[in-house]
Amino acid sequence: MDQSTPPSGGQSLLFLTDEQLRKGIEAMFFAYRGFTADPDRILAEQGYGRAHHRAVHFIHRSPGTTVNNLLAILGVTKQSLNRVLRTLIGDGLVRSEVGTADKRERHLYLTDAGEALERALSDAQRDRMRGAYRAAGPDAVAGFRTVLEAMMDNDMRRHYTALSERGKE
Amino acid sequence: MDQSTPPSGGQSLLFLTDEQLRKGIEAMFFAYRGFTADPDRILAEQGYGRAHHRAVHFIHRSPGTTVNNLLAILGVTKQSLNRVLRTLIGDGLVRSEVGTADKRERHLYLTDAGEALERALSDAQRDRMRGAYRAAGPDAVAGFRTVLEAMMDNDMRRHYTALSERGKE
DNA sequence: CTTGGAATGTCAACAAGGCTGACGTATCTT
DNA sequence: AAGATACGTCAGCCTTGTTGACATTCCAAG
Repeated sequence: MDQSTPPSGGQSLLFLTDEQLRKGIEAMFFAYRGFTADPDRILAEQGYGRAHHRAVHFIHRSPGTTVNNLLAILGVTKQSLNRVLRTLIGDGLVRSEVGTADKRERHLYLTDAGEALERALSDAQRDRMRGAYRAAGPDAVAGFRTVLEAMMDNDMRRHYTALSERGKE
Repeated sequence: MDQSTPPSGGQSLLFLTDEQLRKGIEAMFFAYRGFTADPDRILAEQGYGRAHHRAVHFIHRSPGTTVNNLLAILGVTKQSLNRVLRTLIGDGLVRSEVGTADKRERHLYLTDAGEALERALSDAQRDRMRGAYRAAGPDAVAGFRTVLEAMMDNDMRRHYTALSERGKE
C-alpha cells in the first residue's frame, strides 16, 4: 500500500514501508519460536508447560506477590492460573502464604526446588539471549528494546517498567 | 551472576549483564502479547485462532506452496495443520489444487475471501508495528531486526531469509 | 454488628491447538 | 515390482485458555 510512495519529507521513511513492516512481523514470529525453544525442552522433561514457566518466572521476580497481581501480569483468568499454581504448589515448587495485613491474599514464593527450576529455565533462555546480544552488539540491543517497548500495550508496559525498577537498573 | 564483574576488555560489555538479558526476556514476553493482540481480536470474531492466522499469512506470502513446505515453516505436525487447513478450505478461504508436476502434492492458494481476511489481519498487525517503528526510529528498527534474526534457530532463519528474498528487499 | 464487596479457591464443562500412533491412498522413483 | 513420499484422516491425549456458578473468608462502611 505504501510502497509506491517515495520519501516525501526531509528524511527517509523507507523503514516504514509495508515490506519492512512485514519483515518485522515475520522476524517476531520466527524469533519468538527460538526464544521459547530452550525452556520448552526443559519444561517438557518435567511435565510442565509454558504457563508454569511464566508463573515461576514472575514469582521469582517478585517474591511474595499476590495471586491478583500475578493475574494482572499474566493476563489470564484466575481459573487458568489457579490450575498451574495448584500443580506447582502440589509439587513443592511454590509456597503460598496467607497474607498478614490482608488475610484474603495469598503471597507466593518459590521453594528451593522452585528456585532450582527457575534457574535452569532462565539460564537456558539467557544463553540464547546472550548469544543474540553478543552477535548483534550494544547499539542493536538498545534498538531492539526500544522497539519492543513501543510495541507493548500500555498496561503491559506499566508492568514491564515496574519490574525493571525493581531490578538494579 | 555476571553483574559483579565490571567491564574487563577494551569496550563495555555492560549490555551483556544478566540484568540486561532479563529485561530483554521480559520485553519479548510483553511485546509478543501486544504483537498478537490485534489480530487475535479479529480472529476471535470469526471463530478462528492464531493457527489460522499463521496458515493464512504464509499461504499469502507463498501462493501455491505445498502442505509439506508449510509444515516446515510452521513447525507443527501435519495433523495439526490439517485440522486448520480443513476448516479454511471448508469455509472457502483457501483453495487446494492437485500438483501438475507431482500429483501427490497439494498447492495452496487464498481465495478472494481468504485474501480479505489476510488483509484485515495484516493491516491490524502492521498498524501496531508501524506505530512502534515510528516511535523508535530507523536505527532502533535496524537493531531490532538484527537481534531477532540472531535469536532464531538456524532452520527458522533459513525460512525467514528465503521469504525475505521473495519480497522486494 | 451486620452487610456488601473484594480476594481467593474450586467444580464443571468446553474449545483450540498442540502431540503421538496408526492406517489408507495416490503417486513418484528406483 | 517394491519402496519412498505426500497427503489425508481417525482416535486419543495433554496443556492451557475460556465461562459460569458457588463457597469462603475477610475488610470496611454503615
